Amino acid sequence: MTASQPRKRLSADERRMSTVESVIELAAEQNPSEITTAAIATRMRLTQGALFRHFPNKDAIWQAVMEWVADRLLARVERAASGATSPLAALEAMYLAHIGFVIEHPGVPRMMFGELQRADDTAAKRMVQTLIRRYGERLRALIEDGKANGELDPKLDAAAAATLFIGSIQGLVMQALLLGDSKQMRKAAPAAFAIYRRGIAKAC
Amino acid sequence: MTASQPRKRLSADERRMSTVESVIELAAEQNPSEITTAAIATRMRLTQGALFRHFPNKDAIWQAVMEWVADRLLARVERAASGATSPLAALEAMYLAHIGFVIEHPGVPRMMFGELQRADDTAAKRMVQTLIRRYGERLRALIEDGKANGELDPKLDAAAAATLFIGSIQGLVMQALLLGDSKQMRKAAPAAFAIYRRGIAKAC
DNA sequence: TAAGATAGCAATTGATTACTTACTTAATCG
DNA sequence: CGATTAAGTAAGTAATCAATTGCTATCTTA
Repeated sequence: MTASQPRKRLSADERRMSTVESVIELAAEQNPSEITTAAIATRMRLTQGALFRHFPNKDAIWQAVMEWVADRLLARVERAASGATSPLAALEAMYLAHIGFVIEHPGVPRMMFGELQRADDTAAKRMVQTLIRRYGERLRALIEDGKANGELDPKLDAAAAATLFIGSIQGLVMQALLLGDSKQMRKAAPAAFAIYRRGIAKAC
Repeated sequence: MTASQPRKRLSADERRMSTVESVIELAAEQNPSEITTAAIATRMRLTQGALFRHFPNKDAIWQAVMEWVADRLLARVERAASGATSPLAALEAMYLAHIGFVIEHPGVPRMMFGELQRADDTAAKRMVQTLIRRYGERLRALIEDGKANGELDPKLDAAAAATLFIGSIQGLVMQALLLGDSKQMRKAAPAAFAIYRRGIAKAC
């Protein structure tokens, strides 16, 4: 057992990427705040101490993870929006893209929420804060476009609509946690967005 | 300093209540998952070991806290609903009552979310699961009433609407975390509910 | 190919944590 | 009032965790 094939020797960059992947995987399986450096190392087939050749401390690991999340999530959501033909279509595309990302990486929204409520001011927490702020700004801009465009209710409160957009996703995540099944979000998402769309669309 | 007036000697029941209150207070100030038994004891002006005269272990403390939350939140929300004159009015009253509860106890939604994602199967986690399930059932029943009543869209997906209701609150909580200000939820809530109401109300 | 740089290991450290134990003090009540 | 019970303290324990250290093995390159 533990045949332990000749231990691979990777570059620091490769190890850092591998670390991030391992954390993302572990977060899908357990409470992110309970992920230890030992667990990360085991998943990577590395000793615990070796992790600190590549990161100065644990918070730096979380920072790298949240950078990865911010880059990928924003890129994916932006790409979805750019293919849409109207602000409202872009919102829907973003919504579904976000849900798709969360289904692939179910630990991500939990990690983000967990970081957000840290009492101390860590680099990872700041990364999450700016991610959500940028996301919110993008949503509000799209919503204003939709109002100007005539698709959305001209009296709509853009800030509230952006908060509700994010909250709606958070609601689906909670439902997934409750059912212990992330994949059902794919089916549930359209119905949730349909209600949201009616809430923001121009009165009929 | 620490004049330490003659240490009060309380009954076990009183201590258990005091413990729950202390945890609720601490959760408003810091990450609930980082609350130690030492911190709880200090807040209660008690030694750490004395806590275990009243609870067999830490999980029992969390269980008591979540029982307190379930009782008070459901009662408050139910009372708000019972004073309403229609299903839709009841939903709005529940929404605002829930927000009021969260403003008074900002740590509560964070504690619930944190418990929900625990990997192991603790009593506290089960308590949160049943709380959310009961809450969801109540919402769905009200929504069906509203459909029968003609207030709500007859083609509305009640399950999705219930999820969105909860998610909307979660969105406000995230916004409060981001801004570091729970009280602004009171102002933001009506706008969020207005969008939600348009999403579920009968087409005009 | 020799030398320097770097990735990894095994073992350890100091801090923190939930929980226990031995003893003390205050309340209760026959 | 005196004995019993229950609440509290102070000190300690074992386990766990992030981070360090001294050394080895492997890659890179001059």
